[in-house]
Amino acid sequence: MITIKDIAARLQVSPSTVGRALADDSRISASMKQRVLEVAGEMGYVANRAARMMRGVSSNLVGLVVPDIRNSFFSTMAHALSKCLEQEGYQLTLSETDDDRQTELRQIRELTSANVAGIIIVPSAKPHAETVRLLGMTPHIQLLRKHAALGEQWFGIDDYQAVYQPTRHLVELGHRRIAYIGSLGELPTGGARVKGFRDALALAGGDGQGMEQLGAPGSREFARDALRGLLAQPQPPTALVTGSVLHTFAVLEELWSSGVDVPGQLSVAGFGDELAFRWWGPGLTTVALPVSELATACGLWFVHRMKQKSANSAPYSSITPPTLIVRGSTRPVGPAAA
Amino acid sequence: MITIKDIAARLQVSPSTVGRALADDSRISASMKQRVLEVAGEMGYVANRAARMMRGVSSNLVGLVVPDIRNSFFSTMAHALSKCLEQEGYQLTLSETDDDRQTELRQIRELTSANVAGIIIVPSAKPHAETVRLLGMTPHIQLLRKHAALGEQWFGIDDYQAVYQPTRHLVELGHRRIAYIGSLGELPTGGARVKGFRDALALAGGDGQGMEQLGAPGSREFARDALRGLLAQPQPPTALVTGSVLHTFAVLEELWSSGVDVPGQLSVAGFGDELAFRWWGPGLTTVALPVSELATACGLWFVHRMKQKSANSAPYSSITPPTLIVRGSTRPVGPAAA
DNA sequence: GTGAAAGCGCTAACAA
DNA sequence: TTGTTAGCGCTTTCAC
Repeated sequence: MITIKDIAARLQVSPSTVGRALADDSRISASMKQRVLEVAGEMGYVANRAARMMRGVSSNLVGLVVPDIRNSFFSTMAHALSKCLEQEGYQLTLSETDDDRQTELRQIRELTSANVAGIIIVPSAKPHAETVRLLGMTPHIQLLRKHAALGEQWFGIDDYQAVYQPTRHLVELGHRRIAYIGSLGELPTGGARVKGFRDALALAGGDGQGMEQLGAPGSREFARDALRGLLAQPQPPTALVTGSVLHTFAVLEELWSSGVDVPGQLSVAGFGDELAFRWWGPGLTTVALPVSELATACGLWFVHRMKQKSANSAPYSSITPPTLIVRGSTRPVGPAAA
Repeated sequence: MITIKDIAARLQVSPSTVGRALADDSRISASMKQRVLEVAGEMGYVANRAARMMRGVSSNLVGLVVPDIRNSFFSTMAHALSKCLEQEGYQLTLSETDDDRQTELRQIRELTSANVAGIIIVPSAKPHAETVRLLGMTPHIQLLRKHAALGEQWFGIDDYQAVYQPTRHLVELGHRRIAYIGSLGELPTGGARVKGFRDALALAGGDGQGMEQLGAPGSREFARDALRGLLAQPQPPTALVTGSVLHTFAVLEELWSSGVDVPGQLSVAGFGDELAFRWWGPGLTTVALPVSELATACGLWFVHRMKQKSANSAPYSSITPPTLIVRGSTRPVGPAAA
């Protein structure tokens, strides 16, 4: 392994001169820089990252912290970010939290100890105080979900609209008993989505009857059980809105396997725009969310922020709006169901 | 940032004692280890990787190199590996190649210069010579795809069976004009799959007529075009087998949007076991591949290999068999199509 | 402009 | 069983 000492010896100068020349320090003469660069190239010098990092310089690692990479939301983001950061010489590391605050803390600890240049995180519902502290010491950006405690740089979708739009669509179709299966309100996104649901339902006036089923964001089981419970009621809902991709998948699976007639018996509006939603039953009415674009914007911003060395954590939020896609799974409330 | 010195000071012992206790050195008394661990946890101590690496210990980074993380095959693997490696204190880094050998080389360069502990790679069709050389210097395991040049440690599925089984299934249903849409033979997996197709088709004797359409593994466009071409023929196939997840998705999409009658007009057998395959049209007959299990096995093996410090690159291959799942998209060849 | 020297946090030889 | 000490390769004062 060639070190700056080797180069220094070869050039009969001190190691610090070489180090400075390599760092393009303004105090070093152009000719010296020239010679150093030449010899370095010739000897096949490669900077020792570990040593550099020990001196406080952060690595080229960027930590991506998500609940579960198998969720297409997050793998799409990972892809977009990877593309974006790679161009600038950053390496993406992957950490999964399972939406568990302890796991999240462990991961953040790992990342900070690895001296990452920054962290892009989809935070859990209630990050640990220690997590907050550690993130405070590292440049970081929140993705999708936002916690005030974790700073003011955030890239997300308009969660409110993402549920408001499909719900309003159903209300306009005449539905009054509308169910919502989604994430708990303790998640900031969960809260906004529930609010979107309620506000849209309020458009129906006094007739509107919301049936909310809120559970863990990653739990398919919860969604299936919630759906069964709803359908078993004496006055089951005539329409259903889901508030997360995983819940949508679970609901589609359950509806499919239990043979519920959609939209005859139940109108359904999903969340996210998976390819398969198109061919599910009559085609699923759903909200498309520009996840890839969002992640790219986040990556660009991150790079931009890293370039200006000064600790920049100026508040910045980007909210991307969703798009309602109407397919066959929603239709006007029928006389039978009315 | 808490260092071993802080712990040492708190415990009134020397830093080396703490270091040794943390490293579970046999010379340290159990009670001391106990106390150190306790205080370390309490103070939120996190080892400084950079410092450790400088002492020659390789990093705790493991590079995962895949074509595209959005492919559920690969995100499933990333998840399983992450879980597996995290327990042993490893951090997974993500690199995408787009199945391009130049990109692959760049990524491998990055990883080796970052001193990764090892690399788990789904190699591209024809890795660059430099890639081969660099991988030779780093512990690595091939996943899914296998190149002789990249060593003898490999975890994969039985590609041959994965296509042989569905094809035989179709032959047994009486189909004779069977098409195959899959990856090019230049990929080792692609070759085995094509062979599986041909061998199964041979069971039909002289009547069997294979129609092979081979293209880039990641190209949806190719698969759609290939399907259109097949259906436009004067004597279109009565059955279709796909040889990769992405091609399967593309085919399902195309069949769905062009309104082809499955299985009336065409029997279809897919590749992989996506949740959505169940509810596509009449339910897709497909081969389930134990991707998660495969990745876990690979992760365990990696950890095992790392533990025994000696450079161990003894050949090891693990081949996991697929399972055919018969649903509604395949049926005996009808009189109209015969 | 350049050199000398002091560490960064950790591990590992050498002492005790 | 534990303490002392010397670096790993680099950056960064402080001298000159």
